[in-house]
Order: sequence, then C-alpha cells, then structure tokens
Amino acid sequence: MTNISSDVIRGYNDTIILYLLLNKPSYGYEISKQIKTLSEEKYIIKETTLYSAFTRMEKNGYIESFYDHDITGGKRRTYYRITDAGRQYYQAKCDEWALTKDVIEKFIQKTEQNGGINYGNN
Amino acid sequence: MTNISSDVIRGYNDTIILYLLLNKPSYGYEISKQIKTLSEEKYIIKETTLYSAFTRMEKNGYIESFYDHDITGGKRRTYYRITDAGRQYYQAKCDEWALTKDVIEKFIQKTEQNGGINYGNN
DNA sequence: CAGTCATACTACGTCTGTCATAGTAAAGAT
DNA sequence: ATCTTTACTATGACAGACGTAGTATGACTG
Repeated sequence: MTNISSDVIRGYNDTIILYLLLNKPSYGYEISKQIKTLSEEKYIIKETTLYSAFTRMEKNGYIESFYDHDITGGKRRTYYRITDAGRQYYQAKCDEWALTKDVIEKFIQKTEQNGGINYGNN
Repeated sequence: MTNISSDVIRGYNDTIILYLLLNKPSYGYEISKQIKTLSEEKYIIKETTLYSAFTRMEKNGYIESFYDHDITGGKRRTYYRITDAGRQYYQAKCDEWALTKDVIEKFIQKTEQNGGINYGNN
C-alpha cells in the first residue's frame, strides 16, 4: 500500500490545520480525527507533529489558544482559534500550492495504466 | 518574483533530479540549469541541496557516478546516470504524488486570482 | 471499586533534508 | 593578470517530523 511520506506533506501540515480552524475553533484530538476522515485514512498526523504545529503557529500569531470548560470526558482541552494573520497565511499557502503543484508536475510522469479509474481485479 | 518555499518541494528534489536523468546522464550544473528553465525560473535549486541529493541517491543506489573526460571548460564533471532502482523509485514517487496531491487539495481553498506571492526563503 | 480504555495532551531527544557560508579548481574572456 | 563562469567539496546550523515515554481525567466494565 502506498503511504504518504512525511517529507511531502511537510510544509503543509500548518495549512491543513488552519483549514480545519477556518470556520470554528477546535482542539488537537478533534483535528487529528478530522484529518484522518477527510483524507480518507490516507493521512494520519502524528500527535507530536500536531501539537508542535500548534505551539509554532501560536508563536507566529496564526492561532490563539483558550480553554473551554464544558468537559465532555477526558482531560481539559486546549482550543485554538484562527487569527486574521492565520487566515492570511492560509490563503497565501493556498496560492503557493497552485504554483508548487504546477512546478512539480513538470517533473512527474503519469502512469497510464491507472488514470484514476480502477478496472476490476486486485 | 514568485518563489517556492523549500519546505514544500522537500521530498521532491530527488524526484525532480531523477526525472532529468531518465533519458540521459547528466551532471550538477546542467541539472541545476534545467530545473531553472523547465520550472520557468519558479524553482532554483540550491547547489548544496543538489549535490547532497546526488550523494544520498548514489548511496541509496538510485544513481551511479562516472567521469567523462571531454572537458568543455571548467572543472572536471561528475556525471550521474539513473539505475533501475532509481527508475523504480521515481515511478513510486510519481504514484505517491498523485495521492499526496489529492489529500492536500482537500484542505486547500482555491482563490479566484491572487497576484505575486513570495513565501519562505531568501 | 480496581482496571482498562479513550481522551487530551507534554517533554525530550533524534534524524533528515535544506541551506548558508566558504573554499577549491580549471578554463576562457577581457 | 585578473575576472567570470563552470563545477564542485566541506562544514555546520536549523527546522520540522517523529519515536518514545509519561501525565492526567473521566467513562465504562467486570
């Protein structure tokens, strides 16, 4: 089975996390699960990667942390909300992505035998 | 001037280099220029990054080095040719790319139009 | 009521790829 | 004679990802 190597996604973990904060604040565990389900199990972020991203992004002013006290089982959560700077950074990263994609694809050869469609057997 | 941040391309430098070796052997300086022109100046690989990639990939058995003695000005070149293992690795990376692209794009919002971005290094 | 499970983190140290800086070396151009 | 272009090599720093381990809380289970 093909798995995504971490070096590839490196540099987009922050973007992925920010995306999940665009509409509402969230916390580590929830985000980690959302990444898993949204990516259809193709990408599972490591806990340490996730939490160190939070720390880094808070330091950079892209997110802000706060506590919510409606405990629903388990340890107290640290919630994060995206800041304006975070939204700007996210948008910039999205624009950068378009560029990066174009560049990388100049050096990628698509294998014909699987144009996204799977015929039959495995 | 739009520039791609290095963290994004990280993990694809090897792939890019291997692509340029698919049809003929080459050497550092030539490859560096080809990356520049093929990417339309959007990506300029750093010398140290390039040469350390050569070393790493030779150790991994993806490329082989040899000397060519038709000196055409400048210092003696070290040529590299891709191996079968290198071709396999390249193809695997191409397949991985398709996957990665799909995953990342689930977390990317496309903006209509946005001018020059300049993120990351330099 | 002890033990396990799921949740929700924190701490610490290692590894890898990138990159800044600097230097070496050879040939052609001015 | 020196500058520029070509073509590397050496060294060390750094940041992000990750392995490993530990802490803490409440819910469920026998």
